[in-house]
Amino acid sequence: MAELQLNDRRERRIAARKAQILDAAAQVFSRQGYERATTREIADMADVSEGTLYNYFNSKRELLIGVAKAYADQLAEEIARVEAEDFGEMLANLMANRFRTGRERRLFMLFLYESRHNVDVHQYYVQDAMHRIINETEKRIIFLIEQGRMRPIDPVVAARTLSATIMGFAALFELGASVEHTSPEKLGEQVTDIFLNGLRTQDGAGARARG
Amino acid sequence: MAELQLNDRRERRIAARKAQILDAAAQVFSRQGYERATTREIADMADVSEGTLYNYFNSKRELLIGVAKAYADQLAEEIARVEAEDFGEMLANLMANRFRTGRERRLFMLFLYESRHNVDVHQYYVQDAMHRIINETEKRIIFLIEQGRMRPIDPVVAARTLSATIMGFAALFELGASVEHTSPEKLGEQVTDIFLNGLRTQDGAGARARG
Amino acid sequence: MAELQLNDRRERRIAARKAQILDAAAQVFSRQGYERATTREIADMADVSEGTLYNYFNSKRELLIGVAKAYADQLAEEIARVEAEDFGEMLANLMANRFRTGRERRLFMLFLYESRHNVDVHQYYVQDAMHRIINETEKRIIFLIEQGRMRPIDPVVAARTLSATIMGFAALFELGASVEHTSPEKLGEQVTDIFLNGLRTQDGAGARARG
Amino acid sequence: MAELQLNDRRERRIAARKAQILDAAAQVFSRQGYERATTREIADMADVSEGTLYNYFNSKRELLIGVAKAYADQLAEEIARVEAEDFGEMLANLMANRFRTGRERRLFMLFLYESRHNVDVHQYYVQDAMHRIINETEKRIIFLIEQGRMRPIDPVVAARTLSATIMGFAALFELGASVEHTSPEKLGEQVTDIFLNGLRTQDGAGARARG
DNA sequence: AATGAATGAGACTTCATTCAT
DNA sequence: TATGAATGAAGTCTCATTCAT
Repeated sequence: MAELQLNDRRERRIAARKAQILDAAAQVFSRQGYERATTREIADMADVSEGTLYNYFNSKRELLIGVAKAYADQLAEEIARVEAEDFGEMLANLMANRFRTGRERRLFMLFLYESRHNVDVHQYYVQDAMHRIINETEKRIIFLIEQGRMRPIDPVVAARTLSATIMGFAALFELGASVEHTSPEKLGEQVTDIFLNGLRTQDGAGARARG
Repeated sequence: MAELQLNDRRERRIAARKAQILDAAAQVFSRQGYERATTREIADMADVSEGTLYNYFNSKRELLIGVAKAYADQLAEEIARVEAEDFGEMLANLMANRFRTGRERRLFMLFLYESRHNVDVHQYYVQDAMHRIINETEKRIIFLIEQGRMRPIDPVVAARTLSATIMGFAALFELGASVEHTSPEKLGEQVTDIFLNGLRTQDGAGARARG
Repeated sequence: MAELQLNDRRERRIAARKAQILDAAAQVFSRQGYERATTREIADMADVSEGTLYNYFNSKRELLIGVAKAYADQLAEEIARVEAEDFGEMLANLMANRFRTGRERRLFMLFLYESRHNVDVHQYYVQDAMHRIINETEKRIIFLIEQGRMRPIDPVVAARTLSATIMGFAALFELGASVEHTSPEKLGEQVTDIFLNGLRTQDGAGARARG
Repeated sequence: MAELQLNDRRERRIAARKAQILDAAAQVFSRQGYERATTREIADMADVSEGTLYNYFNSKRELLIGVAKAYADQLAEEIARVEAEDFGEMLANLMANRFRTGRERRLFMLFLYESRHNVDVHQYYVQDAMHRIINETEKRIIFLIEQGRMRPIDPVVAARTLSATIMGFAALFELGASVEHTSPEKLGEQVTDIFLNGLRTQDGAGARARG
């Protein structure tokens, strides 16, 4: 009994320490990038020694993977919560929720970049997280199409187009290349408008793509 | 006379060598990223010694800037050539021309990432190249609106939405997360369709965004 | 308590290691000169790895500055100890104490040379150490003049002449260009004799400088 | 005939080019020191290419030796010219003539330093030049002693003491540690005074070294 | 004879990782 | 379990020297 409790406490302490280190790593990685970040910086930020880092993770690389995994998990949770009866709301949710803070955008870009250099990051970030979002979006689009509230456009393409746009905006924001004269909310509405009036069922019969 | 020819030849040789080195650098950087790339790899790829690298560029960093500059210049040329009487054509051009090859997409992602860490890359890539594309797109959208062939949507927003989408698709492609069951041409058409039927003037009066 | 002891021991270990490295650096620098010395040699001489060097000093340059600082400190201590009631003793002290060993003479020449190339060395060596010696000498000469035991010669000039002679002898020794047929003690006496019979009050009224 | 003239012209051209390069080398070496000087700098200063340097000298090291040789030769000439009937004049000549310009002082310090690292420089500078000066001084002191115008002090010691002082002053000047409130002429007189009233025969019988 | 681009050895420095305390 | 000093591999960059033109 007492032993179980002890083990429990110990495990919780270990988990807490791991989280503390991962949080520090996420901060440093997102700011500096993986290669430029040093284990010394991460240790300082986590307020532990470099040696301790290696008691919880086998290598700097595993730290990155840990951050990616945590990010993917968090994403999964959020996606599960997204309500999307309404398309506009779904898009707004995706845009707003995803890249609200600079840190989130920077992490996004970090993984985008590191995916190409680290197969584990690719696994957790691209396969698990990104595809999950895309597939979820796809399902909702299929639902809306079935409901007759959206034109019968290929849902695979539609979902990817939406995702691409959201990702692109994250990058534009991060590079300081976005729209400054509009509020994020207004921007969300406008983008939704652009998409909607092409994605949903058209009344106007003549509304065909011809430019 | 003979001297002039000599100087001419010399200058051409220097320019050629510089281009040869930049090309090697672009390849290595695009594959490995800036930090992971080594000057030895670049030298090997360029088939010169490491010392020679430094006869033409003062540092590894300047090599990256050189690649960014060349990329931005090439982009500027291509943009100038884009014909865009027709919106669909313009979008197809932007999508197809930009990220045709893997190398181009990788360079794009390299600069996207390095912009955050190198003020010169940000200058050449984000300020010069990216903003140039966005502004050009904006002008064309304004033109189409004036012609009555497009809904009067804020051109700033519209241009950025298009750019974000294109950038996002580049990333999706590069991560192997795109649509495999569709040909690039078909994909281009579909994306154009999605955008068009929201950006152009709507006949159907009732077609408002409500989800 | 135990912690304090631990910190104490740690600090002493660090100080010892630093001293060990500085000593090695002093040896290598004094033998090879700053530019010719390599960090590898210094590390080998200190019996540590090159990396360890950089745990204690930020650069090769700071290693040199460290040596200069230590040298200046040591000099200051010695100067404070020089007894100079008697002029002959003072001169003998200055000559003998300063450049007794080859290593000290070589360090002296190293700093003499490096002062022109390194502003910090100039600071520590010329400003702190050398000027301190000269000023101290000046004070003692003034004292002897006041006591009527020395001719009223400009103490600024006299102190610098003495210093110049001592420095010059150090160089002559180091270059193997000095007097081999005389013992150091005998030499000291003779030089003192030369100086004395010009610096102290002259009884012989006719003894004026004319050659 | 014509051929001889041609050879003559050719040889003179070569000598001139060599001198031009040596002069540049002297400037750069005296400013930067041997190790810090680059062949590129020397070539630029001499207004020739780096390749040309190697047509006239086999290595950077030989450039230094060449400069040392030229310096020693120049010194020999000057020494031959020094008139020294009068001791004061001799000393003044030695002090003033030798280290008039900053460049000469810097060269002096360069050779002082490099003698320890380069056996050829040691040969030309220490053996040839410095010992020549010292020996010449010795001879003149012997002469003055024989004339009864100087006390019978060991001429070996006396000559070295004078040389040491002069060298020391050169260093003090170069380090900006000398006397600013006195003109060079006045300084020379004062130093002469100090030396004289110890080196020449003393009338005052009681004037013995006792401190 | 002059040029200067090319070379590559070797220097300084960084930093992930280890391990004795 | 935590620490942080020690390590050494590896990276960037410099520069004396060579050699084809």
